[in-house]
Amino acid sequence: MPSSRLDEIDRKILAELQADGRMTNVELASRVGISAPPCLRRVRTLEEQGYIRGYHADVDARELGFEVQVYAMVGLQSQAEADLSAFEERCRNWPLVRECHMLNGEVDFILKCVAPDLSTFQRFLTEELTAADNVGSVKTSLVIRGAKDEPGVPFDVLEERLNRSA
Amino acid sequence: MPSSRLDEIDRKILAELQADGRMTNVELASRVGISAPPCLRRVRTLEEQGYIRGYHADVDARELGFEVQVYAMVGLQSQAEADLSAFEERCRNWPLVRECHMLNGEVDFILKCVAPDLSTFQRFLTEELTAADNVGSVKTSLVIRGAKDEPGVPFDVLEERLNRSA
DNA sequence: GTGATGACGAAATATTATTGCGCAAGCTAG
DNA sequence: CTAGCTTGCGCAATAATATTTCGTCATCAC
Repeated sequence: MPSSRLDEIDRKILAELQADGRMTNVELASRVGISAPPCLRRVRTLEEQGYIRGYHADVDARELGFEVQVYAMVGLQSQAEADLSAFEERCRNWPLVRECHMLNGEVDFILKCVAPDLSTFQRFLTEELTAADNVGSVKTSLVIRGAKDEPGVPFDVLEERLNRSA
Repeated sequence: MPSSRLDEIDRKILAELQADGRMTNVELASRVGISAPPCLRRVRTLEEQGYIRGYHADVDARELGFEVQVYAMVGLQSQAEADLSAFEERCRNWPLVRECHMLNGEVDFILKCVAPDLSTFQRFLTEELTAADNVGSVKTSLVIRGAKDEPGVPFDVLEERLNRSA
């Protein structure tokens, strides 16, 4: 089992690759202040240890014709673990559902959905989601516009925190 | 102005890079069935035209100590455009807020937040978010667990749709 | 001390990215 | 129908990167 705690260089690597996942290893190495070979070794290790789950191009959904984005709040009738899992599995199989998170509070799940147009979404909503087994309530909200969309880790907060405890 | 409609190869490129943003151009070219140089030219064009907004490593926030993820539903007191914009700008400056989307319906905004622990989030919630100018109501829900998290475009749906209209 | 361990970096090699052409297909005007 | 233009492909050469190899140094346990 690897010791696995990260040093400052590892954190810099993660921050840089989160900001630009296609940066060359040479550029990355120079930014974090070491030479290319150890830098690449660190990246591989971070990938293997799961700190980096993958790399993805950020594709503009609207440009591709997915004009509609919706958040759906879903309440189930039964919250037994088997029923929760079953619903999660169904979400994984619905391509229009891009995210599904289980929440505490009045609502059981929040879903982020996309669709080419409203009628496609409405059809999905009425024929699939609302109609699905064990689904009690569904409340949807259209996304009017996005103001910030930077999933990931706020590395500046992380560094502050480490400096304080140091 | 570029003609800008995408052909099947472009869509395949986008799908592949969305799935693996660090794929080499050689590998990508072979997957989409053309040679490397035109493939690279297409990628550059897609970037320039905004179909690809960027590339990002998907970093595991929990592994880095951000144990808490929260959705916050925010209602404002005034929905005048200037006030909406002001709130959005504030969200962009809060590092714990990773996403901010304006919604229709009862709630004005949904925010996705992360924090190292509950007390850090509570402090942010009470001292920053709830206390901010023009903020009326805030309801928060902790993410218990994530079941699906694949932001992006469902290219299979897109292809189906194009085949139908063809 | 001294041998084991881990990580670095220079140098060599293997892969990729990128550039520079030439060619062919599709279009258009005459 | 055909010259001339446009667009996009791919080969081949070149420039950059990635990756491997290996020698060195610091640390640490004994």
